[in-house]
Amino acid sequence: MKDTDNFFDKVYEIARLIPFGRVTSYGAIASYLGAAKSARMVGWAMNNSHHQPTSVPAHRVVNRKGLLTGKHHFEGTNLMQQLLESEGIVVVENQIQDFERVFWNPIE
DNA sequence: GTCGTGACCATCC
DNA sequence: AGGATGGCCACGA
Repeated sequence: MKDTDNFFDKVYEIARLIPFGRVTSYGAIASYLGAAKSARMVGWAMNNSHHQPTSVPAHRVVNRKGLLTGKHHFEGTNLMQQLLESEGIVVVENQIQDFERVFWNPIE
């Protein structure tokens, strides 16, 4: 049992806990983990999410500005955006509208 | 074992 | 107010 696994595992766990029609930010997750400055690691975790046995809704995780930074990492180009729109989230130009409204705080 | 990079955020100048 | 850099930790070669 490595400590690092806890960090990654926590990220995956939170990502799966994101309710329908809600999104969260890397910083929020990192902050919840007690590593607000390690938001990059959250992104790395998402990158490795493909390595995980479980599917992680990384499309529900965006940056602080509500920008779909990692949409380029998804299969297509607008797959991430379509998934979000499919959940009722409005996304324009890779940017989530009413981000504060759909923002979900992991601490809650 | 070392260097570089990575889906970011915050702070400094 | 805006741009640039650091920091954080882990993984890949």
